[in-house]
Amino acid sequence: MVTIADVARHAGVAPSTVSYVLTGKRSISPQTRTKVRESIRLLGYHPHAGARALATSRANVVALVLPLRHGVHLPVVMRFVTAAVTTARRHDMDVLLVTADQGAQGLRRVAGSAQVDGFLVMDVELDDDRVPLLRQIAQPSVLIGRPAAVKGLTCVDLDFEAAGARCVDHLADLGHRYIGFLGAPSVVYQRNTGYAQRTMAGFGAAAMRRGIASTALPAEDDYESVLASVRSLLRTQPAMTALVVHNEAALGWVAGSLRALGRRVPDDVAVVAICPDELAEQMQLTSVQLPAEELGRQAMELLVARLNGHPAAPVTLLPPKLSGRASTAPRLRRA
Amino acid sequence: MVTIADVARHAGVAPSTVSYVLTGKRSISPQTRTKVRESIRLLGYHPHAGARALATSRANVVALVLPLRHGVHLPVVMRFVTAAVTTARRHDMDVLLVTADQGAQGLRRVAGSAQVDGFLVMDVELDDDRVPLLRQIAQPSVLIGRPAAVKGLTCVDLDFEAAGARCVDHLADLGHRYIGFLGAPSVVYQRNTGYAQRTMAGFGAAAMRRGIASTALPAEDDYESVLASVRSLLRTQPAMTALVVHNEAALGWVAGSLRALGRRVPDDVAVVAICPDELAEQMQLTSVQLPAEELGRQAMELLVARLNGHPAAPVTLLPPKLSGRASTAPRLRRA
DNA sequence: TTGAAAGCGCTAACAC
DNA sequence: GTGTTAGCGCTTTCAA
Repeated sequence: MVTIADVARHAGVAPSTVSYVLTGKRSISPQTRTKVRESIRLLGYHPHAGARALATSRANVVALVLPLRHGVHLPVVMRFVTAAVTTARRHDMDVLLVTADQGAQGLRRVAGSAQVDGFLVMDVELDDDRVPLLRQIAQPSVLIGRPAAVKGLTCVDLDFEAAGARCVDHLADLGHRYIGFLGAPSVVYQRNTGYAQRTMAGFGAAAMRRGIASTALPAEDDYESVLASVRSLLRTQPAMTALVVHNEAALGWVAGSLRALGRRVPDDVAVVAICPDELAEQMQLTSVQLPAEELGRQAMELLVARLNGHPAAPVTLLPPKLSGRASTAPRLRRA
Repeated sequence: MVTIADVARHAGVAPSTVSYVLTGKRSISPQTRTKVRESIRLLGYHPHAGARALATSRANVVALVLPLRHGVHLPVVMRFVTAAVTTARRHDMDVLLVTADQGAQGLRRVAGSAQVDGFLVMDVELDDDRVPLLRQIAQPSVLIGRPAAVKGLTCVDLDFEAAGARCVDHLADLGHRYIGFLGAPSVVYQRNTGYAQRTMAGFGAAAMRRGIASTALPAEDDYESVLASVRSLLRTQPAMTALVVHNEAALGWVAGSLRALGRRVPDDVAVVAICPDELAEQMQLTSVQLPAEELGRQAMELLVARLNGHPAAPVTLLPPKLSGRASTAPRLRRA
C-alpha cells in the first residue's frame, strides 16, 4: 500500500505538506503543490479512510436508513436513495446502507463505532422507536417523514395533509360531490405511518370543508384486491364520480377495475393519484407529485449542512403540486 | 468518546486484554472476561471502526455497486439489495452503497482508500469497463451477472439461456407452435446487457431446436408501448398462440393489451413470464423464477468466503425453475 | 493468563 | 512556506 510517507519521500517534502496539499488547510507554494500532486498521481496514492477517520474524528460517511419492508413502494424508495447518494457524493461523502430491520440496535452499533458522521432516516413512523435513540447519539440526523413529536428534530416531508386536501379541492372545483379514497395497504395504517394517515386526514377534512361526501378504503397491491376495494367503494357510494388514489402499487389496476365495473375514466369516474410524477405521466393521470428526488436531495443537503456546523433546521414541508392530466375532467351536470 | 483504555482502566486490566476479550484471539480467564464484559456494557463501549480498520487493514465493509439507471426494474434491484445486506450483516459486515453512475472512477476511489474489503457488483454488462479495474484492485469482487470474458472472475447468475429455453420447452410441450417474445426496453439490448441477450439467445435456439416459429420484440414500460409491441407481434405472426415476457415493468400491461386486441389468456394466447416469483404469483402467471434474493445471498456468501481466505469460486449458474400457473394451458387442436 | 509497547496512516498543533 | 512530532484508538508482537 502506498502511504502519505511514500508520497512525501517521492516529492521530497514532509508528510504534513502532502496532507496540507490534499486538504488545502494552509497555503502551499505553487511549485510544491504541483510537485506533490504529480507524485500523488504517479504513485496512485489514496488517503487511507480509516486513518483519516481516526485522526480527524470524521468518517465522511453518512448512514442511509432504509425501510425495505412490506407496503413501501420500492421504486419510490429507490428514487430517494439515488437522490440522497448523488447529493452525498457531491459533498464528498459516502453512504453506508443500514436496513430498517436492523432496528434501533443497528443504529446504535453504527453510531457507537463512529462509522458514520450522521444519519438519514427514511420512512419514519408516527411513533418510531428509533427517534429516542436518534436524540441520544452523538451524530446528527435528518428524517424523511415526521414522527408525532418533532421537537428538536430535523425533518423533511411532503405536506401530505395539504396533498390530500389539494386532491379534494381540484375535484370539487370540477364539480364532483361524491369522492372515494383508495389508500395504501392496511398494514401501512396499522403501522401508524405518518404520511398515510396525514393524507387521509387532509383528504377527509377538505371534503368536510367543501361539503363533499367521502368514503375511504385501503387497497392491497394485486388486481383482485384493488377490484374488490373499488367495487366496495362504488357499492357504498353509488353516486361516486371521483377517486383519489394514494397507493403506487395499486395505481396500475385502478383504471382496469373501474372499466371492469362499467365505469370509464374520466367520464364516469375521475381519478387523481398521489405518486411520483413519472408514474402519473406514464399512465396519464392527474396527480399530486410525490417529489421523492427533491426530498432525498434536501434531506441530504440539510444533513451535510449540519455536519459542517450549521445550526439544525426544524421541519421542512414541501407544498404539494398538482398536475392536471387526462384522468380528470369537469363534472357534467346531467339535467 | 469511550475508548478501549477507559474500559481497561475501569476493569483494572490492560487495553490489550480488553481487545482479546473482544476478538477472542487468546484465552482469557473467566473472571477477567466477565469483568471486562461488564465494564464494556456499563460504559457503553463500541470499538472505533476507523482505528480498528487502521490496525487490522480490514474495514469490515463491503461495497455494493448498484445500477440505478433506466431499464433496470427497481423492485428487483431492491430484492438483491435486501438479500445482500442481510447476508453481509450475518457475517458482521456493513455495506457501503456505490452507485453505478460513479463509474470505474468511483470504484477506484473506494478501493484505494481501503474503505471496503471487497466489492459486490450488480448488473454487469457483457463488455463492462469496470471489469478490467476489478481485476487490478487489491480487494476481491463478486459479480452478479456475467461479462463476456469471465476468466478469473467470480460470477453468480441465473442461467438465463436455459431460462429462455425452458419457457419454449414448456410451451412446446403444451402444443404451441408459434411463439412470441416480449423483451426488455431496447436500451437494455443497446447497452449490451448479458442477461437480456442470453435469454433471447436461449429462447431462439430452443425454438429452432423444437421447430417452432418465433418472433421477438423489445417493449418499453408503458401501456401504449406494450400494446404496440403486442399488436406488432400478432400482426407479424397471426398464428401466435403463446408469448414469453422478459420485462417486469411491462408485465402488468400484457394481459390488458392482449385483451384489447381480442385475445384471452390463456385460451387464445398463453403467457410465460421470466420474473420474481412473487410478481408472477400476484398476477397468476406461469413463470420462470428470477431468484433475486438467492442470487444476492449467494453472491455475498461467496464474497465473504473469499475475504476469509477461501479460494475464489468461478462462475455459479443457478438453474431456472418454472412454476405453472393460470396463464398457460394445453393448446387445443382445432379440427 | 496477562501486560507493555510498537506501530497502523493520517492530521494538526507547534516550531522555524 | 515548510518540517517535526505527538497523538487519534486499536491490534499484536514480545516479554513475563
